[in-house]
Amino acid sequence: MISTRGRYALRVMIDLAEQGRETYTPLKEVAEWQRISKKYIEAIMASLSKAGLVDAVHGKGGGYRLNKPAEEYTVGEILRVTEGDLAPVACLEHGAAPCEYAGECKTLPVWDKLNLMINGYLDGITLAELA
Amino acid sequence: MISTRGRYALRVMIDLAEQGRETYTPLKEVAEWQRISKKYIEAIMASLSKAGLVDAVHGKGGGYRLNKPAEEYTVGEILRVTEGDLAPVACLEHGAAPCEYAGECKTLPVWDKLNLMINGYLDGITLAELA
DNA sequence: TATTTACCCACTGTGTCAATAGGTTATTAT
DNA sequence: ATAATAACCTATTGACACAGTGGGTAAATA
Repeated sequence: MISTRGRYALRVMIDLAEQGRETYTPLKEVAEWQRISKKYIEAIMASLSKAGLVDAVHGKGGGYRLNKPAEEYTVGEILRVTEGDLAPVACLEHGAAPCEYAGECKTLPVWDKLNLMINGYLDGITLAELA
Repeated sequence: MISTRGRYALRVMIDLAEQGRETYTPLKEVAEWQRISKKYIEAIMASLSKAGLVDAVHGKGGGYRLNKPAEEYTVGEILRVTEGDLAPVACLEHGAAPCEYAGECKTLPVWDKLNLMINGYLDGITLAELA
């Protein structure tokens, strides 16, 4: 299940895409447009900024801005940064302990394909298509 | 994310499918095969039993049994019973409050298609294929 | 009658989510 | 220089679900 964290991040990124790459957009505005607590968005943007997806400038006239053209962001990449992982089951999460019984597990192939499907679908959508 | 509840349920159902529809299989055995706490499985089976997916008999020689041929169970139906819902976002959950801004939401189509994909994929796999 | 098994209810520890709060640092407009 | 603006950082909170445990009751059979 994708939490508000990832869903908000996607909505904010769409907003930034619509503002263009010339101006910096302060969170105050984004928060109003999206009707999301500014404080909460701050925490989310910290992840996106740390991951290099957005560029930030302090002070008056500052704010956030996309780091590359909207066409080059995929929904999957944005969600993975904010959610940590998109794996549908714990044993497929990045950094999960290798399962001792993976070889004999009859359900693993189901989860494996589901995982590929989900990531593949979300990696096939760009920000530009949503803005 | 699919929790242990749903994953265990699926594994138990595969076990029951392998035992055939003639015999009743006690949870004691299933718990040992699957290395899962018997008590925990009890709670899961209660859901499956209440939903009519399995048949139960008390006492010596009793246990659980599939209610129909393994070909007629889909992975999706088993998971929906035990997990409650397979929706990837809260606003698409069964019984969720209708979103006031659904009409203008640019991300909703993404979640909608993802939801259809996930459910469609899991409804396309039968127990018989896994046993 | 004893044994086995499903069934029921309550409880608990752990962890994550979704925020909130209060402050500090950096940058710019005046 | 100073005030205003905005990102950044750390800590804390309440609510909730998950994963499992424990103890007992009811039903069926050997």
